[in-house]
Amino acid sequence: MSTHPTEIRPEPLSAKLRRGDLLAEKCPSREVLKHVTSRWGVLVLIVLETGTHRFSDLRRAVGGVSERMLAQTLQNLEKDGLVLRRSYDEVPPRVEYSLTPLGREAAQHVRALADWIEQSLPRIAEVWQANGAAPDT
Amino acid sequence: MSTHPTEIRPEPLSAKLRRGDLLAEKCPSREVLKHVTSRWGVLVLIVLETGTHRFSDLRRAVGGVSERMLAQTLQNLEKDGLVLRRSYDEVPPRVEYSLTPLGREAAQHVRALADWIEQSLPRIAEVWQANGAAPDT
DNA sequence: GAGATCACTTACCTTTCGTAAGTACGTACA
DNA sequence: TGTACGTACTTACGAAAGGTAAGTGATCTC
Repeated sequence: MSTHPTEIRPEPLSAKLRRGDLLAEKCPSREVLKHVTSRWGVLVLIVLETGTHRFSDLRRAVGGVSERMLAQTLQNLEKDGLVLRRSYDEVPPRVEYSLTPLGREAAQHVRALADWIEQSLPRIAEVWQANGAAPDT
Repeated sequence: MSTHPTEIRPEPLSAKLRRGDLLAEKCPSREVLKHVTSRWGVLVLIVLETGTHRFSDLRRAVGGVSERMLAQTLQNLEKDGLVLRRSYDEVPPRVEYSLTPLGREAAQHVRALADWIEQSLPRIAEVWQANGAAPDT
């Protein structure tokens, strides 16, 4: 990923086959990062790591997500090849979501970060308390 | 973190000293997740893992971040105890940011995820190409 | 016929982010 | 003296994204 600022030509797709550079604004890996670390993306990956889910199962498992945001999140993750959407010819509709092998790798890293945050919460809550700050927006 | 929906009383802070549960909507660990995985939070943690930086250094290192978003991001990470802000009595202003021990732990996990995304970009780009989709919003 | 199920989609309002300019103070230079 | 520069933010306002609520379509059950 070239960081040379005088390089103005749009990059051919073959150049995208090199390792990404998240610190470079224009690098397509930024899009992947955006999807994987999006507010609901992280949580969807974590739930799907436990196994295949239907849409409504995911909705219930991820507290607070709306159908709108869940649909959008799943679409993005599917486009990145992290999630597999399998639709059955049934009524009512039946759609199942599962992780691809690539998605499983992503979910492992996401899971590790999530675990760290969960287990570190008590320490972080002490910082909040010491500074008189509630968790902020 | 109780997921029992009939439990309506606000939780005393002492209850926050237990492990978080990111899947529970009301868990304060959600706030930490939001800050750590925010668009600019990830990248700031990665850059700070390499060492202490001044504001303008960070601005340059993270391609595309505005002063507004950088300031806000650093504020959030500081409140969570992940980043240490050290201000010197100088003009022009001189402020240095570095990771706390807690922040270093977070950055390690974030770094692992970022590395995976960067190295996986070629495979993901193949998915984009196979499905005729450019990276989307 | 009414109500339920499921996986979305749509309409509209609210919140957050991006862009650009401003702030304060010291220093350097024409 | 006036202008420009550096630094780390802050402010104002428009653009973009997210949240809430309702709608869609097809079948099934009572």
